[in-house]
Amino acid sequence: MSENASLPVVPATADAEPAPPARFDTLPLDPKLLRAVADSGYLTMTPIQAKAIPIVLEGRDVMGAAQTGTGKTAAFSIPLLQRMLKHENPSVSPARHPVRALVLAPTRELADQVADNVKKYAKHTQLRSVVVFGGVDMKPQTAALKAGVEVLIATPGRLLDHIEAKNCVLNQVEYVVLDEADRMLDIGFLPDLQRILSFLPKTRQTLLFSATFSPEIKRLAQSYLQDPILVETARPNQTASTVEQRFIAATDDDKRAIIKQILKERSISQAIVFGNSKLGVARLARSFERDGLRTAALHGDKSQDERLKSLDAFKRGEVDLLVATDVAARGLDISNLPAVFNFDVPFNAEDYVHRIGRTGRAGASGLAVTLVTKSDARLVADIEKLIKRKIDLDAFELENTERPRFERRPRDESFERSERYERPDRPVRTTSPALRTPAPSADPFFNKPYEASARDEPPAWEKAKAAAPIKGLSSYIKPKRQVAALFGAKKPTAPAEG
DNA sequence: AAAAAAC
Repeated sequence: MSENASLPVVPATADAEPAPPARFDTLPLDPKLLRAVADSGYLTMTPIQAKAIPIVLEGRDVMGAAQTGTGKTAAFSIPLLQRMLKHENPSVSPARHPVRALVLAPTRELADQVADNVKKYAKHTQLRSVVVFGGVDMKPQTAALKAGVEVLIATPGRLLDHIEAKNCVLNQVEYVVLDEADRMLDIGFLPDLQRILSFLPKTRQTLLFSATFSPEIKRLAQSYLQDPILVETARPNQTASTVEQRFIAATDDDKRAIIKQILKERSISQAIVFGNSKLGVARLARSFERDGLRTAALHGDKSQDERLKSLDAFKRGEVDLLVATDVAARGLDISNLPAVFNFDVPFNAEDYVHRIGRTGRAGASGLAVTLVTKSDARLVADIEKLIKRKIDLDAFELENTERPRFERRPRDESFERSERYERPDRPVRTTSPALRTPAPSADPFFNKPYEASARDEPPAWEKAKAAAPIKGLSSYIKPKRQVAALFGAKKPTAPAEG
């Protein structure tokens, strides 16, 4: 609570609150925008839209937090366009091509997606938008910028390039949006971000949106906002309640077999598999491909062309699995994605929320499976603390089948892989110990009984929350102790790490 | 422990 002390807060509504959803056409929006919204098939607003849009229209700075997949992009782009329409045809000379609104996103694919949305809502207006990001030719971007553009959507690095090349002028920017704001404000992005903000007028409207805001980032963010309003819907740092979350105790050798078995057992047509490293993702993708699954990889060591191809192939359903790093964790809107697997537990608990938020979007159901090894205890505890939910580890019984000998699939030239990951084939184990059903062991980690029923009950902290505001998590969950119990006591024989 | 974002 303390981090919000100075912020006026629009109270979060409870999930069960039976307020009738408000329609977009009750908003004081220009008919051109209402028409575009209607064209998109939207009739009623999501909670974050209903709360944030009127406040953005008032011209206030906003910090907006809402679950993944609940329409944050529309929540800022529609009212922003409305504000800009007040002087749709600026009297400023087009030769000076002043950018009036700037939207920053942490990945190229997300910037592209946000730009698509902005274009969609602005299509009946005169307002022009363009997206700029790295990995592609600068020339077409430069040409578009020089022709004049009112809304600029960008990733930080390429935008700085354009600024230095004097391809755009940002000293007349009236509106700034940080999408995935907590990521944009983290240590990796902050220097570039500050640099960019230094080119902007101090007087402007600033909007920060994300599904996750840590207390530290909330505090930091306030130094970039003027007299802001915090707009939160219920359960910040949560994904949609329609996502079934499972945590499965695994060994590194079991992980691929577990994923394949779950895909089969639950007849999952498509899934994203997240890994923590580019190299690991590249290898994992090749492994699934060898097993006959149609697989595409998405990570930062691929060319932008390959990245685009992978994502498009996945969106079009031409591949079953998208194996990706956290480049795909945030914001990407893939409709009706049934499942997400965390092959590796993410290093940041926030990224867990974003990763599994790729499924269960817009009210759809989804499955999120996280494979947990012994060394992940700390990370799981972090996730437990963030999502304020008790995490139970499921034991998983692999089918006692021998790994089928697979045929090498012919190389698909349309998915040329980067050569740096080519490795000689490892010898195939015909009786992989990893594929045997684990024998009962004395290790409590693997003897956790399979409990399917209890997990979906509202956790105790949720009930307590209704009665009193949460002061600290410690009274509701004991992550460290609980995970310690799950993973067993530390081996007394283990040598101390230096 | 990593990834992302510029050339």
